[in-house]
Amino acid sequence: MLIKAKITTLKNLKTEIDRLNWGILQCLQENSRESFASIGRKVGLTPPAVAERVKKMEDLGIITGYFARVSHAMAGYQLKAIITLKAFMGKLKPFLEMVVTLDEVVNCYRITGNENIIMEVILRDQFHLEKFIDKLILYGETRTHIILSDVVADAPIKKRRG
Amino acid sequence: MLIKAKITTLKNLKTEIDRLNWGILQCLQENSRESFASIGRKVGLTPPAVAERVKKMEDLGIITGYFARVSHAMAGYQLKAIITLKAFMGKLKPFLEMVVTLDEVVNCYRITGNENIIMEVILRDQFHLEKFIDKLILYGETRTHIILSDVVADAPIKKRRG
DNA sequence: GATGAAACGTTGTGGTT
DNA sequence: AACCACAACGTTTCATC
Repeated sequence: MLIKAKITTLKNLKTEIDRLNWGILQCLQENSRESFASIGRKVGLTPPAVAERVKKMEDLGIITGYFARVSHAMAGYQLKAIITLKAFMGKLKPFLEMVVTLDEVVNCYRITGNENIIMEVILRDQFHLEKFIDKLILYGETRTHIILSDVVADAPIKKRRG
Repeated sequence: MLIKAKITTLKNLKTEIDRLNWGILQCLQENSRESFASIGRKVGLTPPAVAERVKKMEDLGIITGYFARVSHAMAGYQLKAIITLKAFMGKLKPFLEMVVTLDEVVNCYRITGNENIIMEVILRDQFHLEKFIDKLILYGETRTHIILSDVVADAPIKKRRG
């Protein structure tokens, strides 16, 4: 039964999320502090059933964490910026080790294209930005874009169509 | 006492976050489902005191929400990309209205510089990416960078150094 | 998955500094 | 104004089916 085994494996890899789990995910993406009892009432399950499904989704890596979002501005960071970096020869690896230590970096990705790195950073003011860029220019050529406003911010993931 | 009034106003605007609240924020940024009782044990407060402080931080807009993070790949989106858009004349406003309806867009910012918009998007595969870009080119000139890996992902905000 | 009971957490009142 | 103590209520977590 090689074919059947293969199908099972593919199913496991794809980890299909059923209708009820999408309901649970929708709730938790909107408010991760909602109780399992309250979610259960919405999706039509008892609290232990919700708890079990959530635990399974955590174990499978579907749910990767629960976090509170803190206002940057309220925490004293009035400026947000996108900075790209084109690393100098031999400087990408040292940069990758250094960047994880920087409090200002909220997100950092390796990307394809002319630049190697794109970062989302939070800063107190323009003086802070200037000092921050001074650190980066040891590793590569930077380009800075100030964020003027958020159009979409951490939108929840929806069931893919198809 | 105009001066004193002004100082009070500035203090309110800055909404200073004390040591205990930073402790609470650190907990909730790591695991927003942690109970107030458990947080209280860590920071040295009773559950009602934690609840009261959290409520106040929500009301002040310091805490802006609680969210579960869902794995893009596990939800069927195998590709992540950064796309910038340089809007055609008169096409920025229509774009801003349209972009909030797109399921693929996780984050979208208005930025300074040659491009007007930068987006973080999730996609099923390269065919999905192709179809997605086709929608954008009605509004402006795009540049696409595939995300190869996450170096820093949604890092918690830390107390700014005075 | 459901049920029911025990452990745990949350929330409101009242009292202290 | 911020916190604690206590009690009522809701939630989670087991066992069992």
